[in-house]
Amino acid sequence: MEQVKKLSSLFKVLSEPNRLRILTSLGLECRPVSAVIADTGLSQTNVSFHLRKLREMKLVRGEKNGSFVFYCISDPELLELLNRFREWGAKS
Amino acid sequence: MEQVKKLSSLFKVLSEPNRLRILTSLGLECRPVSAVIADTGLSQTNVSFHLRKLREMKLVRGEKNGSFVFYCISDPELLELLNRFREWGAKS
DNA sequence: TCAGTATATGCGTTATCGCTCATATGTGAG
DNA sequence: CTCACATATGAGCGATAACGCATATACTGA
Repeated sequence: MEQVKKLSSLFKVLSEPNRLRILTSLGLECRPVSAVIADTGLSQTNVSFHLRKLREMKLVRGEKNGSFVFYCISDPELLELLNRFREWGAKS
Repeated sequence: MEQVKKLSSLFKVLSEPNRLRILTSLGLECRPVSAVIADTGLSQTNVSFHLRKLREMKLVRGEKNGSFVFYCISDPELLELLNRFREWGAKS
């Protein structure tokens, strides 16, 4: 029961196109918010909004560096799982 | 771009707790809607509603047998992917 | 044909979500 | 301290999603 809820909220966070773009924009590196904004073309407010969701679900973490905040994907295995799903969705 | 949209809508369908319950209720077998209703405790209307979403995303398929409709998960690999995610979400 | 069972669908309501606007907080430069 | 830049947050709006209710369709058996 509680497993289901956790899994569903994980999928919910991943179900947003812009959040997926943000995740792939980060990739394996740690990048400042401004880089993600430039990459995705989304508004600053919007990127910040989505990064919060990703942070709350612990999919990314933010590290302060001067006036910048560098965000990175918490666990690289997430990218692998995303690829698995992408490949699976592509077939048929 | 289009990849992202497809992936996100796949996750969107999976982001509903009741739909996850329905999927795990089906498992590897083909079961009539009434069995899923009994299993999940959801209303008939609600189960039908969710099964439609799963059908539209081609995650399940329904086969008529008399006055029953047996639903099955289209590709067993989906269950495997779900387990991968569940295990991944459990750690940490 | 009629009654009963199994499933699907349209409508209306409520809740949730993504987004933006305005504003706040924090940091480095001068 | 003040200004500019980088990021975060709260309020409000419009779109979308889930759910229940009522009803429709489809099949079965008497």
